[in-house]
Amino acid sequence: MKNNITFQDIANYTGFSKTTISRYFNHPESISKENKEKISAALKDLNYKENKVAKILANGETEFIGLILPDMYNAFYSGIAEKIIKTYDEFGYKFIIFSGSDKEESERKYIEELLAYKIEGLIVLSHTLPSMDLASYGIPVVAIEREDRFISSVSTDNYMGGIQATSLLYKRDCNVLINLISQTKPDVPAYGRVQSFLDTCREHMLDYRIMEFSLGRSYEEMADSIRDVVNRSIIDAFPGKKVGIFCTSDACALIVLNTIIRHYGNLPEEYDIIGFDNIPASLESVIQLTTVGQQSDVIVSKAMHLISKLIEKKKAGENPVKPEHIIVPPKLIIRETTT
Amino acid sequence: MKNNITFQDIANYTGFSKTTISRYFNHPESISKENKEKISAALKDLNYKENKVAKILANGETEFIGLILPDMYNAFYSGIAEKIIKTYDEFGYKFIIFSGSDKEESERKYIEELLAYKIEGLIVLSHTLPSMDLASYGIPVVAIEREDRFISSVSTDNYMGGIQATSLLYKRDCNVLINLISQTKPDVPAYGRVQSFLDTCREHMLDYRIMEFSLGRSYEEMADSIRDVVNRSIIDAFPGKKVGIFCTSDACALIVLNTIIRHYGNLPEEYDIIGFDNIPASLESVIQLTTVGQQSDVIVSKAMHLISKLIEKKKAGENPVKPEHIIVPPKLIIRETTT
DNA sequence: TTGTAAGCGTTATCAA
DNA sequence: TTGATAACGCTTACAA
Repeated sequence: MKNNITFQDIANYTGFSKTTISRYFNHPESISKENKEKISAALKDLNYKENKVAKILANGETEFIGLILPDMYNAFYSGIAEKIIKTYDEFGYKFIIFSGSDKEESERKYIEELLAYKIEGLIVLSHTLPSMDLASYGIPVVAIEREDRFISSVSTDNYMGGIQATSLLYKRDCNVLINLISQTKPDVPAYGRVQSFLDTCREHMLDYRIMEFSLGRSYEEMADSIRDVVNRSIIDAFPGKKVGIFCTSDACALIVLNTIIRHYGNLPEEYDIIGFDNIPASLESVIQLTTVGQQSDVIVSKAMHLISKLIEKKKAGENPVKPEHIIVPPKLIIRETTT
Repeated sequence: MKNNITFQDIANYTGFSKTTISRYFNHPESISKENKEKISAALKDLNYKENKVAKILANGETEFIGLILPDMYNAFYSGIAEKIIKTYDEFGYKFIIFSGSDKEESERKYIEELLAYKIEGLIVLSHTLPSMDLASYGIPVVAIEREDRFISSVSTDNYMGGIQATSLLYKRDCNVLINLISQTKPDVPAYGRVQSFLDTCREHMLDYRIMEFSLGRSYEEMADSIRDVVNRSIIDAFPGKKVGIFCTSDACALIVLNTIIRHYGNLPEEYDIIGFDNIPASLESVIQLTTVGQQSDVIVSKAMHLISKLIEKKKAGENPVKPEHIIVPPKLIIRETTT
């Protein structure tokens, strides 16, 4: 049995032309019911398998979207990736994924490769290339939680998240508020968390500190840096005071939490801890973490609708419009580290 | 400026035929240095971008591999996925990823879709379809840590891992050994963990129990089920005895650990806990988890070499050979839950 | 070392 | 409602 059946084979088998076979798939309404059944039977008889590569070449629609992630170790990213991939059932797009391109050069190479496969759009979570460069490729691009000046984007309302976290610490009578962050540039959405922390602290005339840790080149390096900050600058540094620690991510907050527990044997009442993201692990720790949750299902849904719209517009020949920035509100989730 | 430059355009520009342009890319040795430079210049002048879709249609090589995962929440899977994607730099394959197809029907649909894109091979971690079905698609398939009777595979030596874990508990003078598992069929590699637990316990005439929890439909359901087992059947169930708990995964072990810590305020000396996988979180817990580590970098490397080989063989027209099963030894990592 | 021409498996245009 | 025929952009004999 021939293993690669084409429209021509079906045409020969049924006596139609291959044009009619193509129409059976793309414009079935223009074929008589009777002939439709004939073709349908032939398809089964010969065990036809569609060839999208040929289809793409002919009509230009790949149904591919490129996806570029910073990494997949971070549960926030792999959670987003999982949800994006799952939109296949609703949107039909397939995703070609690249991850971990921290060098501009290699990220450009990845994009060239994606372009060679005629992706219809690109979703970017990595921070490697400036949005101006991404915009220059001339395909629809949607950024998620990254610098987005020249491209459309979906991001959490980081500023509001920072207010929620800081206000909670303030209401819980913390005397010293610490914002524990990695270095963040002002054009990144996450900077809103710092900005609102500062604004809120100043508004209420609170005693606050910004402390920085380094991301390092691996999880372990980051963890070491955070432990170091906690042991050197937080523990025993504020005797008699209640300390509220707002961490830039759950990953960071969990390390802070564990470091404190290892020091005291438990989480003393004089410490409050809040994370950001609401990754699954924030629920798995010994003491469940209070966190500002990113609604990643909403983010993904908005991002997919947005990129679909951009792709449709491009197909319709519309000129690239002004970038659209969608903001998703965060959800403060109060658990045991602020109780 | 024309935005879609083809070989024909380069040919017109340089005065060569498009065949020569093609050769510039695929058989550069057959072109004079001088003409190579001419073509190279034209490519830049016209800003040529390659079109792999057309290339695929002409030569049949997509450089696509399909990847099917059970999910990406489990850090073991997302870790494997990350490492597989990163092999792009070494192997050049691009990956079209599907995830979370727990129904046979939808997994078949995913595979049909992958086939329509002319993937050259398939890597499967999901347990949804029996290997017989996967083998029937007639493309190279490599399974990772799943039932693999009719397809090639790479798996951890689960039996050895079970021996390592059980022996450690035995050496540490545990009086009662518990193997905490989810329901596992004998044809799945992970069954080896149970088998060796049983064999080792019987060999040393130890007091042992197998306890089952249910995976549920989400992380939370699984966690509830595990907590339930721990609270009802482990804590206070063996007074005066030292209890060794060998969990089927780190995810499970971490929940056990946290449940015990929440009960006692710490991890009492009469409990030893061992996990399996060595996911990053096993290092992040308050008390670091002893675990049987899967060498996922080795697994991925072996899997990629294996599937490349299968793809090459298929191209060379060789008949499908007997499935090849590669076993990767685990690494016992002793940390604080057995100290 | 280069060119001609046929082909890969679809879709799109026009005509009937 | 159907069919010829020409794309789509590249590769690959075969010929020169």
